[in-house]
Amino acid sequence: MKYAEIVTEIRAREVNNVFFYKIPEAMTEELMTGMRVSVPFGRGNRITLGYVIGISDEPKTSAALKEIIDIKDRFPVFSKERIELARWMEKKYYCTLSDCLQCIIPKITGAKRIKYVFLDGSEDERRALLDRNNRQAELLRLLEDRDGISLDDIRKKYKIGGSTIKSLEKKGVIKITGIRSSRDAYDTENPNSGRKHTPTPDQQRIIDAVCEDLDRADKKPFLLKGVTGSGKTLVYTEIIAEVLRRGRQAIMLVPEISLTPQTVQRFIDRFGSLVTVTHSKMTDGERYDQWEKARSGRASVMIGPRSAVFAPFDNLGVIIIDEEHEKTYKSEHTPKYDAREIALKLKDIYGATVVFGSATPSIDSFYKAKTGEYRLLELDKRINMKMPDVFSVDMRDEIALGNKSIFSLKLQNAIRETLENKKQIILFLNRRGHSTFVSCRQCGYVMTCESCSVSYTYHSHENRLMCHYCGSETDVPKTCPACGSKYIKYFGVGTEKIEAEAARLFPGARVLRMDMDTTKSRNSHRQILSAFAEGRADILVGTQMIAKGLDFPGVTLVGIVAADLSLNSSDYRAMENTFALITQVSGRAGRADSRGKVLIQTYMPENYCIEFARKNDYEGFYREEIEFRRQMNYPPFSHICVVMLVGEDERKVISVLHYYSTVLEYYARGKNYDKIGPAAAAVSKIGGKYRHRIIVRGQDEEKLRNYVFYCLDILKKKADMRDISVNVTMDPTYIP
DNA sequence: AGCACGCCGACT
DNA sequence: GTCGGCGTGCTC
Repeated sequence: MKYAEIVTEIRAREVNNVFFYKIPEAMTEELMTGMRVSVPFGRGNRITLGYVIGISDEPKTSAALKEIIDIKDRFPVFSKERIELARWMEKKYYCTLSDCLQCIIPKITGAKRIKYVFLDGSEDERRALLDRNNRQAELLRLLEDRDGISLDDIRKKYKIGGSTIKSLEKKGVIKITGIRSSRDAYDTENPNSGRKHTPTPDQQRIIDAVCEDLDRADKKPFLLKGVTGSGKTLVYTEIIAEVLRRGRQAIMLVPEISLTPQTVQRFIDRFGSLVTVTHSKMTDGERYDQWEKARSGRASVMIGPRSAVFAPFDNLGVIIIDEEHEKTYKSEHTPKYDAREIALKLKDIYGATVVFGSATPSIDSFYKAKTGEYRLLELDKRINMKMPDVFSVDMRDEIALGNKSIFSLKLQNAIRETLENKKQIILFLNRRGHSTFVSCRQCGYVMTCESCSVSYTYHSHENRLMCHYCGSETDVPKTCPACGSKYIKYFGVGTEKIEAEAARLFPGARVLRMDMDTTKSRNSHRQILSAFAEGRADILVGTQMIAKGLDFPGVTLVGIVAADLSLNSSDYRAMENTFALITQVSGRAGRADSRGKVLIQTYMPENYCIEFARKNDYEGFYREEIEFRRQMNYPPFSHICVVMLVGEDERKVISVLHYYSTVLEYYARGKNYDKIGPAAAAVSKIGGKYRHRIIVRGQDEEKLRNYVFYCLDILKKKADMRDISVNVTMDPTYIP
């Protein structure tokens, strides 16, 4: 008798255990580790999905064992290595094994089947109907020349109805069969076999350095620091080509937003149908097909955002993470994994080479490169491109001049001049909506979402107030809900206001806006970008999503409307984020022949972040910033762990968190941990649930994690945790 | 998580 | 008497 070690799909800490089940005799041949099965579970023996994470001869329990009901898969959906990865994630990210397993594989939908019509029966039978002049005969004639036609084509292309098909089927002269079909969102079968790019000596030097590493046993990750336009993509494709030549596979991670058709096309042109692409707007079925294409060996290169790091390759040669500094590589949902950390773990499991790339590496990564943990590679020359001229505009001077507009006179003049030269303009503001808060001028009351502790943002297109946290909407009140006065005023600027102001100040200009509100549908993203690329608009207003990877040769002016926005956030990473953002947005200006111009509007032009960004001096910024981190004992010199408790009963949340704080104190045992808080989270209420957090800081990440988690286990034993959920984030991208 | 079990009040 | 309310505890 053999026994299966099974984890149920239930994502609750209470059942985050391995359960043993008997394997029925008839299943012993078929059942393998990594398959999904259905099992009876709990007192009611309700049928539950389970993952087989091991098979053994001995059940390591004295409990009475139940039997597996049936097997869901024909092949294992998890390799042993993936199960090892999931177990590692479970410990690292403080979640259940089920959370991790489900995160690693896509929703398994099975392949789509398309119905095809084929000829059937004898030729004589068909001839008897052929001779006639009707729809049935027409369809038979069509089928004579072809090897099957899809039902969909018959209806739409040849306009032959279902009744015609049905009666022919009844007569036995045609048959309808479902054929497996892969939902390929990108056409990888027809690459453009255009000109081959030859690497420059600089690029070749980097390609060689990485490829030399492929066979080495002790691998160190690479950090490729390459300015915008220095040709990082060619370096990536050549490295991947070498990996494929050695019969191994490659994962290419990019931030969702740079997953543009142009980027993807470059990989398709190079590797054709060996490429598989995933992105967040795909349906479950499409995503499953891409995963299956990789698992079955039909694809060897997976391109996608964060989740693509889980591509099911078993001979992984390289993982490349472009725009390494991007926040999107860290998941905000359970498990709160970081794709960069997963990549490093895969390096250990598969002996894969890891390449991090960025024009503005994260301070953490650059510090690791400086201290020898990563190997630094640099590409500092732009190919066929000039750096733009960057100026900062002191907005305090504008106020002194009596200009209350959101556009400085310098920016207005530059826009006017650019429009006259028939060139294009990008205006960047990292905040959507029209006005960021609405308040009463008489009593100062601010319109606030009832279930979240944030002010409503006014959206002019809908003429409604919207909560950016829970998504709730409400009408703008005509009178103040607090004092009844009629003096309701709009404050704070978002992209909608910029769009409206640009249209007002420059009446002839055609203005486009790109932000979360205008890109909700599946193709809107592409539509806006191609409209701008084809010159159907003069000004593009947008948030983050226009900052990266876009190449518009017509753009010669970039205006950063409010650089201070991200600078003033209460986050220790504020400078780092702002520097990267300004550098990226600036990179949109003057890519081809004409020299571009960038104007940074700020109230603090002397701030070192703005100053170094203006001079395009990453090293200078790094030296200043790393000194600040060292003095403040912020990462990379320490690690920060945020424990947040969330619940509807605020008093209970606070009292449990205070208790947790005393547990932390008790078990610190003189070790060097410091606490900040307990305190209300930056947004203290979301969706009717109160959020309070405590920050714990320590030198060693592993020790800090063990300490925080151990104290949480104590808390769960000692305190009443019903209706309170725990949320833990290690080195968060922002402090909640 | 989700379900059975069990121990209380108020209904045909 | 018994129906159903939810608090408690267990799940191979």
